[in-house]
Amino acid sequence: MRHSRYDANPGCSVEAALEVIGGKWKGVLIYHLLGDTLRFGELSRRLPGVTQRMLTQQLRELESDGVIERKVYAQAPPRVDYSLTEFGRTLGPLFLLMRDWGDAYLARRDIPRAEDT
Amino acid sequence: MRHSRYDANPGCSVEAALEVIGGKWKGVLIYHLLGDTLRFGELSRRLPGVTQRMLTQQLRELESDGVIERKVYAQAPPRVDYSLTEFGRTLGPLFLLMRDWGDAYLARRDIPRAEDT
DNA sequence: CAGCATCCGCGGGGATACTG
DNA sequence: CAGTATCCCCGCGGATGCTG
Repeated sequence: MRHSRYDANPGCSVEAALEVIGGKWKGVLIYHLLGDTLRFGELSRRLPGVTQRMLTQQLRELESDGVIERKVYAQAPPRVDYSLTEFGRTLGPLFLLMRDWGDAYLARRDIPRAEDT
Repeated sequence: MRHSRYDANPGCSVEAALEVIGGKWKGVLIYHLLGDTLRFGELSRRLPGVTQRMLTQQLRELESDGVIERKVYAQAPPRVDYSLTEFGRTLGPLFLLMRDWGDAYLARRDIPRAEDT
């Protein structure tokens, strides 16, 4: 038997999930990796504003959480590919919901609706 | 036309969502309010470790984001009820997924599986 | 290219005390 | 009870410089 509703112990699982995906850049990072395997440089280009330091750190944390995979190619010009693990891909549905909800949220903000309080 | 997959602009919506629910105590807070309308005191009792300062702050932010509602009763012993707004309730499905994923994540951690890398 | 090391500022957030 | 106000610490994270 699992839990049927919003019962049981607080939101421990929820906290755990947020701890994994709630990092400063992790959301966007995972979101991008849901679409593609990407190199370090490509990621930093897609996240204008993130410093290398932060990017590395967040990637490492996601890696140790089993969400992403780090593949290093022993080449002259170094190359590192980042991709989601099988487990990481299970975040897909969650992120689709998050995106949709975020959309709705942003829409609400932009149209402050004068009618309802 | 909306977006069909993980295309379009980064994860702007995802970021927006995480900004709303990603606060230090917001996840648990919302999770608890999904089940019940709760008073300030009850919330602080359910979140051992949170300070009044933080609790108030997080609640206020969620309120201004339109996620929760704050109802003040003009009574001798002050009483304030917190509940999710209609919009806040749309977070329900998202949180169920988060809880399930968090569960899976925690299970993975506890059973480090020696077989796969 | 893909990092790691170091330095450092600032603000998130804890502890405590006070109030309507 | 449900907060606000104040003080203060520490660690997140930016900036910069160096390396395999």
